Amino acid sequence: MVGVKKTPPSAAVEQVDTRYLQTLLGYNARRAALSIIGVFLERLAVYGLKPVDFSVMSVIHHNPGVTSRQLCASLSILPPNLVGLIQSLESRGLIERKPHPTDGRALGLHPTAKGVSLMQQAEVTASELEIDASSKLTASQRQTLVQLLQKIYL
Amino acid sequence: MVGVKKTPPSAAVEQVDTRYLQTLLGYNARRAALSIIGVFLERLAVYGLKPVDFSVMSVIHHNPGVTSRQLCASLSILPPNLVGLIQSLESRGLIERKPHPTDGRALGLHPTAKGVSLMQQAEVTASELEIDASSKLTASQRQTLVQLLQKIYL
DNA sequence: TATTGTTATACTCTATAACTATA
DNA sequence: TATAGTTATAGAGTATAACAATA
Repeated sequence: MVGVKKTPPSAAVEQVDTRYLQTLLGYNARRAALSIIGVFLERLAVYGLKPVDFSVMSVIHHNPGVTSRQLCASLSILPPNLVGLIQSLESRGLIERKPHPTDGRALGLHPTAKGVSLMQQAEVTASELEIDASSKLTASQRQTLVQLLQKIYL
Repeated sequence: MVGVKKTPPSAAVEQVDTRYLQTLLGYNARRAALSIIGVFLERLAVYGLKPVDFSVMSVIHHNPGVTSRQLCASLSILPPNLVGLIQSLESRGLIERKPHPTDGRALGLHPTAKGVSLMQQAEVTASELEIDASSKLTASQRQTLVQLLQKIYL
């Protein structure tokens, strides 16, 4: 067995080997998401928006009159957890709730002028930040990545 | 303005438009990660392993003698949050803590025979599950996806 | 003086049950 | 009977400060 290093029972680990985990899609997707979200938190703090707030505001921005139910379904948020978010956005004057035209139980969520203005800026910032957070990727690779990710969850 | 539908102020939203969010890498990465993790939770429940437990056990499995500090650094876990995980795995007889060969402050984490056996099976299950959770992707696309994701966080 | 592992603790996120008003 | 919005609450995940033992 010439040339074979015998590892003592309690040898110290010099460099941690994470090669197996790195073969897993879930692991890589989670790490990449957390990496981007970290940059997102920094850059969107000026707007007072965390990722969830941003997602909610973005859907309302592009779908004025959307209901809480629809929001929950499209963003996978549980109804009880949306209540506080909506109340917060409303008290900040970014959205307002109006009676639903056909369903008396529901309320339509509408962005205010202030909300629209904020989101126009926030969405530009978000799109820019994503490029910075994935600066090792070409535009083409970024597009490929988005398409492949959507094949998983859509 | 013939042919132009005027939308009433409070019209109901029929289908929620999430096309803007779908252009964002962070949004897609998070949704895809959560989708895979959902399948992970189901399939690895038989081993009593959640994603974090699995990651920790996998690193210990492939790096016998690794310290808590090294684990925290490689998996982005904060030291106080690792303590409970380690204690749980130890009390289940999956790992054991031995004195570190050179650093008296540290403890080396080692998988037991039971832990090795469990992880050999769990890693096979995890690798299989990932393919099922991304069944719309070819093997080649899956490989591309992993490579692109790693360019973001590594 | 710095680091490892740890405790205590707070904050956030996510999940479940149950209620009301309306469909 | 089912659904929209809500309340209360429990559980899981993540965060900071501070301490004892060792480097």
